[in-house]
Amino acid sequence: MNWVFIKDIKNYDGQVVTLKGWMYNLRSSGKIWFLLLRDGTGLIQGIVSKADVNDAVFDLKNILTQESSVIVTGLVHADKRAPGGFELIVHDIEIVQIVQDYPITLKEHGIEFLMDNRHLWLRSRKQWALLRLRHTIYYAITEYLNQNGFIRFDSPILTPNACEGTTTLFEVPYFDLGKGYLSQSGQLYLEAGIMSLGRVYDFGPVFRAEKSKTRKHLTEFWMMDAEAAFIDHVGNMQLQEELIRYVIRTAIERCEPELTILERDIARLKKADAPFGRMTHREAVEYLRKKGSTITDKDDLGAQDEVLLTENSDVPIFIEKWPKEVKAFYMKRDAKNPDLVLGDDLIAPEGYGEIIGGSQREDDYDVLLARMQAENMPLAEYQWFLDLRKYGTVPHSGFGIGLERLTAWIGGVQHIRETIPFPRTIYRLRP
RNA sequence: UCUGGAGUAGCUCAAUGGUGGAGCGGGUGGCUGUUAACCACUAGGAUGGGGGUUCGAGUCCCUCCUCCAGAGCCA
Repeated sequence: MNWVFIKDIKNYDGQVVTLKGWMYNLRSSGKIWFLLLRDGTGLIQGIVSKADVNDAVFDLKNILTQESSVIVTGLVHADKRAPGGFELIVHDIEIVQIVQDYPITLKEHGIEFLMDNRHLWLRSRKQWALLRLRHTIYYAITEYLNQNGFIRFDSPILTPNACEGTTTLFEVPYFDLGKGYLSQSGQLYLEAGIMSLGRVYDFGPVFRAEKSKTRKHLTEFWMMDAEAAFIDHVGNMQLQEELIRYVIRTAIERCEPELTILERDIARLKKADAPFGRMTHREAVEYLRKKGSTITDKDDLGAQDEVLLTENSDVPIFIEKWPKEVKAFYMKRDAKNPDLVLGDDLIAPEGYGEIIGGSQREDDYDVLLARMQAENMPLAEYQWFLDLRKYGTVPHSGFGIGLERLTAWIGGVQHIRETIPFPRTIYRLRP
């Protein structure tokens, strides 16, 4: 038996091979029938002709059903009529299991039904493509970081308190120590990591107990945080831009079939691999007010503002130098204007919203302490964080990328919930 | 939490206040190049729960539940 994967089938033209997988669909036409087989690596059409096989194999058309698992042997053969260019002239089919009543048909379904059957929906073509794209994006991010001197540094998921006192945390009982919380970002720990390793990143699940209910939010999502010593605000944005452009290029290069299945406008995506836009928060506010927004120079961007800002842009846009009131305590003040902090948000085009949040960090002990006191933070819990400014402080910067938002934008899908295998939202904890 | 919308066959949807239908999926049969194949036949229903109006309610009213879209917060 010469077991091969469908993705490699072009290398076996004219040879007899064995494929192992699942029935995606079956079409019958009397003395000939067609099976669409998937094996995780791709999809191929098999032809079963009464002239080529014995009756026992031919009659399987009467019992094979969608998602039945099978082992198929046949001759690989190039044919223009076949989707993918190659098809399999079937010689033999070994049944692993005949499926009864698979719930998801090839017709349209509602989102509630699909989410209830997420464990099966994952097998559908679009979901398959999206999960492969997610994998490639995940891989490209770490590939870029590894090539640029970043060391993977796994920050803890169970933490004693909020990283940024603003958002709501999931609470868990923690033995005799009271309550623990699920991390909403590993960033503060990364700041400790760079003082040892210079450049570090983490990549893992983070948790937000906010009752957000939009196509851009999940309660559990995967975030990559990177942090680098001796990198300032400008260098930080440069790093983010290079990384995102690398991811775009890699996705287009390695995932063209997946992007095609997703009906992504690849030409438009290619245009995003160009110098990103840059505006200060103040410039953005002026621009938005001219367009009719009610935003003020003390406000964060609303969803409509993000759309207005990027509607005429092919590339993502950095919004930098934010009023300190709307950003986290650890961001460094702008030396030229103490009301501003050296933070940057990267807004994706086409209405996908913020895909990166980053900043240069406050590295002065006294300034940071004053800022934390002003926000009534529990100083004892953060003494270790203040220590980093006491023992060899250096200018440093970092940023976080939301994997699902980035995948949603690059894949061109409307809702973030399809970009993670099992999404968690306020109203969905299962399957 | 707020605003808007929707719950009818396993799924996706129809049905002027007057006998609840179709497509897909299931079953049976037909077809040698199908592309979410097609054709014929067939089985399949407390119309989300409760209450009300009416001779009569899937349809109108009240209420509860569930889901969807958007907002705020954020990645």
